[in-house]
Amino acid sequence: MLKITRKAEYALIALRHLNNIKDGELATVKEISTQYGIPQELLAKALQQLARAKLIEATKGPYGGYKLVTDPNEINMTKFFEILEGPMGIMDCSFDSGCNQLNACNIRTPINRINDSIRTIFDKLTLADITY
Amino acid sequence: MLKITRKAEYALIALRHLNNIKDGELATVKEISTQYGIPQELLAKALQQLARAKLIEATKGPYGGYKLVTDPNEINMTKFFEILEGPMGIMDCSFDSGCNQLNACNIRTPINRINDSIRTIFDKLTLADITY
DNA sequence: CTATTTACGACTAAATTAGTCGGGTATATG
DNA sequence: CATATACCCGACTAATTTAGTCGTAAATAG
Ligand code: SF4
Ligand code: SF4
Repeated sequence: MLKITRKAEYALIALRHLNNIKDGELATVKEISTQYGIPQELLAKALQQLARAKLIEATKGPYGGYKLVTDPNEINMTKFFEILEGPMGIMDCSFDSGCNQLNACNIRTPINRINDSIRTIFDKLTLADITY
Repeated sequence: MLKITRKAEYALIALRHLNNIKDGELATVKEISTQYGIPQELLAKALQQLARAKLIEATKGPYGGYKLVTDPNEINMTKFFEILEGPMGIMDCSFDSGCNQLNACNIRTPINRINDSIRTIFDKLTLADITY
């Protein structure tokens, strides 16, 4: 309950790694996955999503790899998580209208407030905060 | 991702309901489940957990049911969720030491900070805030 | 040409959550 | 006492989500 996914954690680890390597250097999925003990294919998929979203940039072929191409201060965690996992919310009705309880629900408003405070935390948090 | 469980939501709905009924009155699982469209057996289990934890009190037999026996200001959400779902944390290493990445992990400290801020939100939130 | 590395979708496996069932205990009422 | 009502509780199944794997393709350095 209230967990972030493994995939997201792996991606964060990789992003922090990418942020720490020398300017102009690249890191491969293989390097990262062995260094941190992360299943390679899974990390690969996560990084592909981040590349599609232009947070990182890929170079194919030998001596290829990934590098960070966005200012860590510009990537907030809400955006980051939503790239990887889609809409984020502690309850369904925050992004989906198919809840059976919707019409009779007596807690929607307060739950929404909680959701907003959590969202605010992630909105304010940037990759730089994870990396500092 | 980052979702609270249905069971927890159902329990909150029920608690708010219990908080709003007249002093001395009881509400049965059946009443609550039909009023809000909640699967009866599932709600029953949740309320049994809350009863075991002494947040609410059960009366058996005809005219029986549940009533709230704790000051809503005294029940914080962390406690509430942990009664229903066990230890709460956005990542495993906050309560379990079996993470493969643990030794090499480069994000544990910052993730922990995030976890703490979320926990703080729930620590400060009481049932009264859900009920107001 | 070959080895390396990303891209991508389909697939399987594992874990968690949601919901059901069956048999029990307590109790108000007649 | 018999009965109906309501909580108690654990074991079970089903559904959904998350985790991880696999096969194939495309780009590129040497
Ligand atoms: S808050 Fe109420 S309406 Fe929203 S998902 Fe939860 S139960 Fe459904
Ligand atoms: S923060 Fe690091 S050590 Fe903790 S659970 Fe996530 S990967 Fe494992």
